[in-house]
Amino acid sequence: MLDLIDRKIIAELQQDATLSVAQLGERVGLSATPCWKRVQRLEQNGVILGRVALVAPEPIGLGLTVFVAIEATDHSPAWRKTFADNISAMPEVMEVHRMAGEVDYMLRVAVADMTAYDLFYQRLTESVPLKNVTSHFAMERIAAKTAYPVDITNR
Amino acid sequence: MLDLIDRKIIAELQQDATLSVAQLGERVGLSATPCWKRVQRLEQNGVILGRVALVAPEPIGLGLTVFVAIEATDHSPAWRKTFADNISAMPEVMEVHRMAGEVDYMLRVAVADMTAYDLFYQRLTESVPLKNVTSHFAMERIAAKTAYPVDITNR
DNA sequence: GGTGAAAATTTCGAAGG
DNA sequence: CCTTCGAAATTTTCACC
Repeated sequence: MLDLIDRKIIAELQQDATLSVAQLGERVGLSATPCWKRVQRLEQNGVILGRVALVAPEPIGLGLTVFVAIEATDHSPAWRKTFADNISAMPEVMEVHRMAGEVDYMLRVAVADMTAYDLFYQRLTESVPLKNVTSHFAMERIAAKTAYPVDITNR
Repeated sequence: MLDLIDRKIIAELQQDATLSVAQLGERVGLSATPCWKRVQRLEQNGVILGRVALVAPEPIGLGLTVFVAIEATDHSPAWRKTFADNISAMPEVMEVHRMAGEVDYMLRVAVADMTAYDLFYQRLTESVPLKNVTSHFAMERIAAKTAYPVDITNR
């Protein structure tokens, strides 16, 4: 499905999406046209989801990251749907995962500061009944990347 | 520092980095040239960090997300440095945060499956002495975005 | 998968309000 | 700080090998 060259293309484009197909082809050992065709296919197959600009959170005033562990009150499909809809609509929520184990949901939230987090927290707890909410505050972002590793070892 | 138009530019480019300056200018109410200058400035000031392709984890065989909560054995700068260096070098680690509270570090890890996670876990626990490691497994990714909200409310 | 080339777009500076 | 103009440089994309 995804051969070595596809993986190389993905690796490059995850690092720099401004590469032209000519430059990209050069790096993966292909001329422009077949390279372009592969990129097209990867986009149409939903492997490449899009190209976006990555922005530093601090300059835009969103330097505080909080991980929020949530336990649900009930475990019905209806509750889950309501929760998912509500939570997804909140702008400060960057990630939502349904978890295995004690914690039912894990969120990653980006806010300006504690005051902003408290406002979020209040909206969160008002929107859906929750059994337990535990907030874990990040002091320092040591590393963060969007590029998945595509080494041959990952097959 | 960042006026309303800059914020609009950031919002657009976080959604779609393939926009030409002409299209971008149209959306934010500017002609191409000043729009281009603003984008240049945002890039030079480190607000825009780069443009990347976003890839779906499943097709490349990295469908399992794990949050790893770590407690450190000691809290010296030397330990932290060693830990940061080691952890940052591991390809499956997507995010590393130093935390406040009980948990000292929170990681987000992307792996193929449980087998791959176990291999990671072993490498992790071998690399640096750790007091406690708790793995939280994601069953379903309900939402994930890279675009920070840049509403006026975020100031 | 590769070549070549036409067509379309984009970048970025000049001139001016 | 913005606008329009414009030309050079790239890039996309296609027909054909």
